[in-house]
Amino acid sequence: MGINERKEREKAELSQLILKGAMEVFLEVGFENTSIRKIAERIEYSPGTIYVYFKDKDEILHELHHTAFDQLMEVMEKTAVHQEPIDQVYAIGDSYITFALENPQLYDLMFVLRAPMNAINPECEWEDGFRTYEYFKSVLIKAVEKGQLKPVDPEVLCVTFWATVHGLVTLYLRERFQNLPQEQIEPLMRYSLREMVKQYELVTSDQ
Amino acid sequence: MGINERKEREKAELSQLILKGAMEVFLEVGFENTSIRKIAERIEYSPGTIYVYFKDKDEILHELHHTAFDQLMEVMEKTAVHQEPIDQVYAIGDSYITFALENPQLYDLMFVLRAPMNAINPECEWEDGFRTYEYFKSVLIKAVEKGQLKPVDPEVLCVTFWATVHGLVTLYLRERFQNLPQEQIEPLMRYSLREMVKQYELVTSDQ
DNA sequence: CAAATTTATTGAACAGTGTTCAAAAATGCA
DNA sequence: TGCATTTTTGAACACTGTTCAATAAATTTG
Repeated sequence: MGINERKEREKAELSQLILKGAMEVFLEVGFENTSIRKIAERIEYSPGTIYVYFKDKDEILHELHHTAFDQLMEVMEKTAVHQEPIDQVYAIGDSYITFALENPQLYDLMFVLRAPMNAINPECEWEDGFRTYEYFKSVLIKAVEKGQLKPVDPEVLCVTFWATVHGLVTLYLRERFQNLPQEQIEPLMRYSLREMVKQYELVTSDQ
Repeated sequence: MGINERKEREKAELSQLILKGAMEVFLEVGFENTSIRKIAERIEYSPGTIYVYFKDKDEILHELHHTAFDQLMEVMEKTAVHQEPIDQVYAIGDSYITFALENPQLYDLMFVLRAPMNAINPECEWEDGFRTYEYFKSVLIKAVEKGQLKPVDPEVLCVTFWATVHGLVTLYLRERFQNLPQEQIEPLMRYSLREMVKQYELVTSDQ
């Protein structure tokens, strides 16, 4: 049944084409201006076709949110070049800020917008977020075990660090740092995060 | 010219009526489902009338965002009952979380949504945010002066604390804490924040 | 008081949105 | 080729923010 296989392949290809077009439109015009009709026009199909391959707009956004997590995960895993867990903690923080500032739309999709979360079954697993969260936590656990961070519950450490960096970048991306001089914001964010992590270090060898 | 005065009064009254209706609709159905037509229907006027009193939807949302800040400011100022600045710091953090959890829509309007910020002149003063920020900073300065917090730049302290609490509540409100057991999230947020502030205390007299 | 003028309100219209679904086109099989 | 199945279409529905000529109301003038 080679034909059925080809058909399945074609279905998958059109699925991917839709997502590719959706990502292009999304990155170009942002969440608020991304419409099904624009995506359809981009890939030269009718709006109706999209609904054969995806249940609704939220499902498409969820797929984009998924590939965004792949990108963030890749960036985070590159910090494994650092031998010491504590160094990796700082590197992850810095990479996270860089990723958010370089991919503001993707960041929104991953951590701010409600839409992509609507495509997740009721009360259940947010696998993409879980993956990155657990990776970061594993690094924190190693840092605690090595005596580089105070013996605080890793869950608490993880939530606290994540919340801080998330708070920093979202306040910035949503223009809530208007009281600060524009050019000072990014350095301040990075400094603020570093200093905060530093408070949790066990042996502080401040220069 | 009593008539002109009465007319101005009536204009102001209808302005307020629109905002009252807008706030009701907004709190009932949320940002995504608040439409000009629904607001008009609520106050029994035509959609067109609203545009005589407000430039666009963003301007209305900006007004709501303004009254939301009044509410938050009131809550924050109540923490002044604490004699010691450091106690007030903890109290403000706790009140902030409570306010966000009790008024998720208002919190969105103040710190997450782009819409209300669009009604602010280009690159200029976000007075509402500034007011609360400066108030919090003044408390932090006092705490530093009294030797209750480490001598860190108050601007850095302020941004860090604010980002952490903002990060905690937004991750929660946007359902990004799905990996944690629902009933543990709120206590964990409060604990996480307290522990974080504690790291910045000069004299730690743990439990 | 009546007419003219100014002010306030209306609601249809425009261009857009997500989504559905009967009809049309394309494809596969005999 | 003819028939059956699958795929694609695009008009239609009920919305959205916003505009603006037309209507209604209020005020001023004669």
